[in-house]
Amino acid sequence: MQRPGGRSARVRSAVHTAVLELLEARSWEELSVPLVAEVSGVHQATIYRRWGTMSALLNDVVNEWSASTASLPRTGSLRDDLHIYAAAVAKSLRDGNVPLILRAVVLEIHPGERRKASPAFVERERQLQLMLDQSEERGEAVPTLTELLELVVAPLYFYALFTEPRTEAEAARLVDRLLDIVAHRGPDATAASS
Amino acid sequence: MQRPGGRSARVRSAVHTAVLELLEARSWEELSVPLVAEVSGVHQATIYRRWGTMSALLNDVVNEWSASTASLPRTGSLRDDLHIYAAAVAKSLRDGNVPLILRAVVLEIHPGERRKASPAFVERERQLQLMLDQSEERGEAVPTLTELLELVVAPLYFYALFTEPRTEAEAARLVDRLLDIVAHRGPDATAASS
DNA sequence: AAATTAATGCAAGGAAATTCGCGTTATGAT
DNA sequence: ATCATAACGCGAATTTCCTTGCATTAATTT
Repeated sequence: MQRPGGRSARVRSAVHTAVLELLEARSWEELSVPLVAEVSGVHQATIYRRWGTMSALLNDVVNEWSASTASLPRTGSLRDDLHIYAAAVAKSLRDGNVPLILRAVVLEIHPGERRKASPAFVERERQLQLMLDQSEERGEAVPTLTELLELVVAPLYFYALFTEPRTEAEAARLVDRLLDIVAHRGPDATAASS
Repeated sequence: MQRPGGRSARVRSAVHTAVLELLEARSWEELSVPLVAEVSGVHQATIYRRWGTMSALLNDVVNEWSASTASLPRTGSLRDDLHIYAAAVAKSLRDGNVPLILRAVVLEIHPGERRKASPAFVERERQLQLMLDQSEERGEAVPTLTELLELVVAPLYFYALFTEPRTEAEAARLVDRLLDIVAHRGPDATAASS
């Protein structure tokens, strides 16, 4: 795109909005370029020329969405930060984003290729690592990024995908267990009492 | 299907085989009923009549596949049982099944509807619960099914979906951590520490 | 503000997917 | 063995999806 301004931006926005709308309203099997064209008011040919396929369009939408996620909290207490973060994850998984994420992941899977983590995911991990590092500098007992992902994020995604999205309260429970484990392990850990 | 025998069974088998073949060989965007028809040697119209849509067909394939998973181990030691189970999960997630599962899950997600766990999943949970119950009768310190799912299964799926499938060794690590947590909590009591 | 040319809209044409009617096969019942 | 009919194969009709060439609009440059 050599002319990103004005009209092109409007078209892009209209199409993205239409896709998000349709993802919430209809089943994914009905999702098609002609439908998006109709809902967005943008001509089919334009969509085909700019995105090529529905897959590419979905990926574009997902990237836009995940880039716009709010930045992580900095309350000064790791426990609070994690509670806020976990609650945010749980909430987002309840709000129609799961199908989006899933589809993007599915679309990324090509037979021979080795899968790579999405850019948005890498960035999110970087932010989390930063949160942990800052906490450690404050002298708190800190879990590793791996532990955070395995004990908090993974269960939330797992539930959202295979059973039912969890509430913020459940997310809080996961965080508390993580911190319990960390506390048990640390011999002289400075307990993070608020 | 009022006549499941003979020819119908052969058709079903041929179609399933073709789908699995195509899932491994081509990207999912190329997957289509006409293609499956060509590869399987079964006529398009037959596939459309029996399954209706590609989604339904994929679901059928997944159900067949997950019903055929091996039963759980019974070594007499919970730790060994869990190690074997976790290794089996890790292995299956590395062998081209992930795309299958993913697709089926995605296809199951319809906007308004409340999602329900797949029959295969429910059955698997029942078996796991049984494993835990038997272990408890032997007087071992036992995690809950929820803990098992959250601390072992969820991370394995999470990694497989969003980054890279884990090795059996990693799976073993998850199991060990789970048992560590259980041991720390107390050997015999089913105390619920919130 | 005039010129240049991306980017879009439009409409037609081709390709693929899906459905339908009908004849044929072979399963399960008598 | 015979019968009734479920399930399939076949080809055509229909619908939907995708592409292409050309005209039009408007973003960017000078």
